Amino acid sequence: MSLHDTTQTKILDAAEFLFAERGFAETSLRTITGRAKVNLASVNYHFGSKKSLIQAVFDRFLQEFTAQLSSHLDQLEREPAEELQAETLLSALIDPLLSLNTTRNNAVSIFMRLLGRAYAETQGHLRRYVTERYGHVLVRFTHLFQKGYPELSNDQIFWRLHYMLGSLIFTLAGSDALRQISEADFNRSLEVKDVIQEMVPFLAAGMKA
Amino acid sequence: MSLHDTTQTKILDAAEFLFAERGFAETSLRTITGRAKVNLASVNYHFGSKKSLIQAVFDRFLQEFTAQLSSHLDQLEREPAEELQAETLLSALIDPLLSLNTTRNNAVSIFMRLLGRAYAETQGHLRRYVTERYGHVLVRFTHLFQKGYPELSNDQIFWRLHYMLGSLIFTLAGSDALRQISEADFNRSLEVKDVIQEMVPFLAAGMKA
DNA sequence: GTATGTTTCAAACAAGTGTTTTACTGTGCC
DNA sequence: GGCACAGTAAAACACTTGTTTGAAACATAC
Repeated sequence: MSLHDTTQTKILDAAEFLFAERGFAETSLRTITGRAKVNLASVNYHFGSKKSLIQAVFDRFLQEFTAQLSSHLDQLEREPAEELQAETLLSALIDPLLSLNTTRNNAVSIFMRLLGRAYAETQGHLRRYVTERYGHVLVRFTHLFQKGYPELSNDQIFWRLHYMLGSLIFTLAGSDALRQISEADFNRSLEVKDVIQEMVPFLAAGMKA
Repeated sequence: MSLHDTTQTKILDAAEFLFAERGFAETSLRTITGRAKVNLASVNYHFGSKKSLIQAVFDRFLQEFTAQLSSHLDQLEREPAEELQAETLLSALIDPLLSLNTTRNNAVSIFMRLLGRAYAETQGHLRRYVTERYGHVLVRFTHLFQKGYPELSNDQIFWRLHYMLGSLIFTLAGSDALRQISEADFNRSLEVKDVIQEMVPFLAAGMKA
């Protein structure tokens, strides 16, 4: 049996779609197993619990994303400070996203919606889990910005990075709906790639402000 | 009995706090009525259903907010185009937020977290309810930006407005946690007011880019 | 004070949840 | 063939959910 047709990946595929679409609590295991066309008990058999399934969904996305981001950061950390323009740094974030989208359909939108939901879980374990496991990549990213823009104070960079993340997550999480509105109003068809590229000047100008 | 101690407002107060903190599905009516110190059945008696309670929570916030925003827009719509700088337009959005925060403690953070959750409900009724009932104010806001920045295309403005909303909602929704991190890392205590003001240069630069 | 309409209360209801159990199926190994 | 074992299947479990019920308490009017 191919790796892409195992029960585990069928569950993961169905779960990540439904979690992004409706949220974690609003998605029952019966809905997931129904969509994945597997038995209800197989979730607990393969993943242990619903909570662990949620973490597994995040892990599959974040491992692929942070691996790519990390190799971009490796490269940037060897560059001199004057090469670290906001646009260059942004592409270290954007390239892995675009690559995600070519691997799987609509992956960026799903990924960002999941991130938005994890972020909303202020008191939940999920946010802590994600930041503890993948937070170090964000720290490296922050240091590169400090190196590229020494005239900005550390907390200015801290906050502006979060403004940027807000724009990215918020816009890309809703990009499906927004693209439809945009096409209806302006008769201009947009790909996710275009939406992302369109954001770069906005974000870069803000970072340099 | 004072207006602020009625069963209905006690329920609304408890509900808006818990909805913002945990989400709609994750908050049971028993948790709400427990916190509000009222009987379980009173929610269905006064509001009809849980769904209607959620809408009522949004109405209370949005009525106060859009009323203030609307009067700002009335004033701006009488100004000549050259007065419509990004910073000026932003203050039409920010002033009502700050005024919300003086009326009730931490209201901005709660309000923004609720908005973020409503936005995440891509397929749910809530997002449709909010946009249908309060969307016209956003349209007026868009027109003012088009008037102030005629060199930008309509869909550029459309998208940048959403980038801006993303930053605002995302940052302010997490402002409690972010402020704690910021204080720990940089020994600088920040009020919500400071966080908002700090965003203005970033957002304005992006809009003008 | 009695009658009327409104609000509160405890209890119960049906439906849906995550999880566990138990039996069954297939597969590879000796 | 027989055996151990990973995976699947259906059913049941204990529990929580939103909602409804019917009686009690309260307020208001005449």
